[in-house]
Amino acid sequence: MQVKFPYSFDRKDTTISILDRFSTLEPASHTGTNVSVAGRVMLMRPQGKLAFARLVDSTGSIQLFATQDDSELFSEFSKLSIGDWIGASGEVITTRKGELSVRVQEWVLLAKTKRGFGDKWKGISDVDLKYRQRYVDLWANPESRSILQTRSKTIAFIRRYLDELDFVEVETPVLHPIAGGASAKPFVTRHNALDIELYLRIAPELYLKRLVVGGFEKVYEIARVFRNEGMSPRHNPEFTMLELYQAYSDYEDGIELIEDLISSLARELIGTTQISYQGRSLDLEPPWERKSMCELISKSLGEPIDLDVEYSHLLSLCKDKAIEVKDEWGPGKLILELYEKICESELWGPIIVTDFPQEVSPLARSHRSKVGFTERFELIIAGRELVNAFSELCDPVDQRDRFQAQAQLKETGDEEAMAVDEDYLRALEYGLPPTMGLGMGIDRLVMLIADVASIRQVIAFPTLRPEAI
RNA sequence: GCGCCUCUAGCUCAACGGCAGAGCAACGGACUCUUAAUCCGCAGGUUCUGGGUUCGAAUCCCAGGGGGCGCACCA
Repeated sequence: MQVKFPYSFDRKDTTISILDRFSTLEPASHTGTNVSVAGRVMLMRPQGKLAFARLVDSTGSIQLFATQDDSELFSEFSKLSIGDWIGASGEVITTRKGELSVRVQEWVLLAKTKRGFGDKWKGISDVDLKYRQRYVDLWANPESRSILQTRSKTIAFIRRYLDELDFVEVETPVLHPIAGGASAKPFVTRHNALDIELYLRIAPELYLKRLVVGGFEKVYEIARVFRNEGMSPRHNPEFTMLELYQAYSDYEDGIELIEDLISSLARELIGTTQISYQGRSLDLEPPWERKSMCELISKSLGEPIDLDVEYSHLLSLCKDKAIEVKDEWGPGKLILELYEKICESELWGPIIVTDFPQEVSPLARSHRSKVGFTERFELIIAGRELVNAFSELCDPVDQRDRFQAQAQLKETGDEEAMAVDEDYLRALEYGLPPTMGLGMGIDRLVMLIADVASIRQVIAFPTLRPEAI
């Protein structure tokens, strides 16, 4: 006797395990092996006193074969809709045409669907609909589910990799009294009992370095961060960053670590370091090309560019490139703008761009030999900034000066400039050892590994304008 | 925020100034080996919304809304 909508179902077998065990049967075989499977009916082909259904679970799918002779509930079975959840048990067989199937002896309806799952062949492709009703997209378009599985594997790999290097995974506050650690506009929220405004974090950086001060020599956090900025195929208002900090190390160590992490990840998930992204090839085998920011600009412009070039000349170069210059910008900012305007879009990578001007790197340690620069690098892969890292600024006096320069920018209207964080300065006064810090956009990394063009594809529920229902 | 494109049945799409259609899904039926099964039948619409032009608008124009892409900002 069939019970509808039971509270549980004893699923003993996944579809993939059945496929693995019985992949080489002749047509019209009987195995004598009984299995019980559960999942969603995604195709139903009733044929008189026979019915064929495709049962899909999270591991794959298998055909269900039912006949009137075997099952007193045959007629109900043959009326199942696409999308219904069922549990079924019976013998593993192959049909006359050789299709591996479960010959249904017993089955139970676990949940009924009242809505359609889109076009049988094309699924759903309306981008808005896909993300508003992700639960439909994930069934109708198996590729969508596969991409999220790749995301899960990527993050699991990163954890395994860092754990093996004795990194400690930590969690730091999401609600910040001062939004620091990056240049970005924060979301503002409010704590009623404390009667204060709080900011959703734009980066975990300053808290992680406090932990290094506190004695954690290798820490990381896989951190959801929030930036109140425009959206695009490469930007979601909330996204996930990996940030890691390693004491006694500098940015050269960071380059080595990230080269090994990303190339190992590609080997593990794709099977090779020779990958392609959106039709263009990428060689992720280390070592990667390294160029300083000024080298890149100099090459593009065909003249030597450095911080000792006359300010007025940098200004005229910016003007030539239609860069809107603000009065308070110094030469370092002009150099960064030139790089971003004329070099960055030409880079495909992987390439390590090193030595950013100090003026635009308020948390990075001054370069040991290049005056006015910092020991900072960004990693460009597939034309996108994937990693930002540096030898951390440890000197509380220097850090206070940098914060104050940022605070001045904020006063002149730069909404993304940093504020002075007195507690962070106090932490530095207790002593931060030489430390390498590195941040990586996880969503963009997954885009690269899964070879997809839009960040929304790698986020289960990307931010959308609320629907008027 | 600005520019360009787009919105038609539950889904995927046609019709592009002259009766709003197809395939799939749904619904009813036939069928004992299907593979996007096939066949018969039936039903399904504020053509995103509002205004305008026109004898006549899904189609042209204006405004608004949703979405996409590009620019800007960033990871």
